Amino acid sequence: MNDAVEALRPSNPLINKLGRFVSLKDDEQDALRHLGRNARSHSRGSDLIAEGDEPDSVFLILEGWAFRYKHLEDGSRQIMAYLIPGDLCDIRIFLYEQMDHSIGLLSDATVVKIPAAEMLDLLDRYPRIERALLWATLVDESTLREWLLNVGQRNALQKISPLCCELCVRMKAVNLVDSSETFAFPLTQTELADTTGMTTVHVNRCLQILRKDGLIRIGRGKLTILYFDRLAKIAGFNKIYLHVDGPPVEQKLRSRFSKHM
Amino acid sequence: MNDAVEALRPSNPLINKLGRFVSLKDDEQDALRHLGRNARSHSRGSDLIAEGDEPDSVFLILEGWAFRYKHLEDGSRQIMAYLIPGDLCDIRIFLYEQMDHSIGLLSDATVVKIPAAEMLDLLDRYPRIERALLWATLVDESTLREWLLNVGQRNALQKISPLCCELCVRMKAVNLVDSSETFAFPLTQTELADTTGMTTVHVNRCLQILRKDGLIRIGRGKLTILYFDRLAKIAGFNKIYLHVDGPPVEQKLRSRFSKHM
DNA sequence: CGCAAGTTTGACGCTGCTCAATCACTGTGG
DNA sequence: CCACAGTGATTGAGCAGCGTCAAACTTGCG
Repeated sequence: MNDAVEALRPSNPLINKLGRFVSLKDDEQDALRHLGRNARSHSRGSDLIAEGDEPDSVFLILEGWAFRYKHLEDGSRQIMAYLIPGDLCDIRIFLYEQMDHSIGLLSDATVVKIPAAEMLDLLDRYPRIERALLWATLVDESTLREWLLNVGQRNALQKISPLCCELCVRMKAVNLVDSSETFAFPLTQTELADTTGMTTVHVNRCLQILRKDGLIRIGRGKLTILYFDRLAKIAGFNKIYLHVDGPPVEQKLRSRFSKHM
Repeated sequence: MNDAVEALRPSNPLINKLGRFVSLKDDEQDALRHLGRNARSHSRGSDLIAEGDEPDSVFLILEGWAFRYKHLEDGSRQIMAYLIPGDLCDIRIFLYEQMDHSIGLLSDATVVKIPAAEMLDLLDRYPRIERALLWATLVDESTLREWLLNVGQRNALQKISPLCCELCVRMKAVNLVDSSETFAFPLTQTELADTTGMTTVHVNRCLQILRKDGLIRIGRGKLTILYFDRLAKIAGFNKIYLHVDGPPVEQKLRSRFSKHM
């Protein structure tokens, strides 16, 4: 992918995402676009990094989906996050001596591997980008807490439906939901099961209920949410935890905060 | 609590904790001890901060236990972290406009409320403290992921036992486990239930098994782990996620890393 | 066409939940 | 010193939500 192609790209998902938190100036947008110059295609099923590896780079998803997961000795797997276009895996990932989880690809994907040094340079040069990225990290943490709440306290239907709501909201934030509330959804029922701590059989039965109730349409790698409000209601979904309105207005964030976010 | 008293205190749990990550110089130790000058007693059952509140300070636990939790409309509660002496709630907590969870006290506790400005000054002045604190934050995130794994994938016995192992390891790190492997454990079975996503009845039955098998002794606010290795084995507990050996050796951490951790 | 991956269905049963009662311990006031 | 209340632990009986196992079906693809 060369610079000419980049320039043509209507928008970069990272710019879409961070643009909601801070208004990015031209040079900042250029810097983000520039990150994509080393984008590479990876195929579905491969790991970007695996448990036990020593991390030295940060990954940025430009196209496709990745997910964070952990295996248990008995072969079971817990999925702990989905990364969609515009998402970075933890920007401090290279501080671990050893990964305690893996990051795999759910679909074919375009990913940028950003060496630690380059990432640090970017953060140093563009404090507003740094601020936005670190804010995004805080939101990721919130999301993890919400997942724990779902898995720990809710019944089967209420485990699946908030996930649909969340992913819809997040995909919207990067302009990847079309006018009919449909978006790419590469999870198989196996992934839904490993995310919610259920079996695929039971996931299947729950999806049938949601479909029968006319709330969603799912299949062929796409999800359509037919009645978001009704789904959100049975899901007990409240998007506060996504802090979608972004961090405090910039003025409130004295610049010294940024490096501590 | 005045400075004279502070000086007498044999050790401060925060110093114990951070001292495992970086070797603290005298002035750094003093700065940490100095934080405790405004310590206040709080009584069990009160919240340090509640969902919806606008945070403006960071809390440091000196004595007693706190916990992070979230309520659901139906009254159920998910506990998402325990904070023991030496733990700080998220040092970036004041960046949220609104808390999306609460922090409550499990026991009477001595807590320092550190205003954002003071916290930021400390981090600015002592980069090594900053580095250690931000490292601790990374570990907290790892822990949350491990909890999700436990709650999502494991059976009842395997949900409770790793929690015992984890808390033992963490209490040891701040010198709060005595020679007979006994430590303060103020959780009731209700809290164990709300942590693991089980009912108190079933928690009770599992504890009986662990007791009958001679693995633990629990009650009266104390927990004794009689055979750590055996318990860890049935728990599937692997302390890697606690990254107890701390961050990469300091040399490896170029100083510029610190402000981005 | 044939295989692989993913989805769906059915029968059955276990793990962990519900409801409700009882017990144990501690602190309090008379 | 005892009655009493409150909190937490324990027990039992019954049951349901979700898991297990296994087979069939559907879809996409080389």
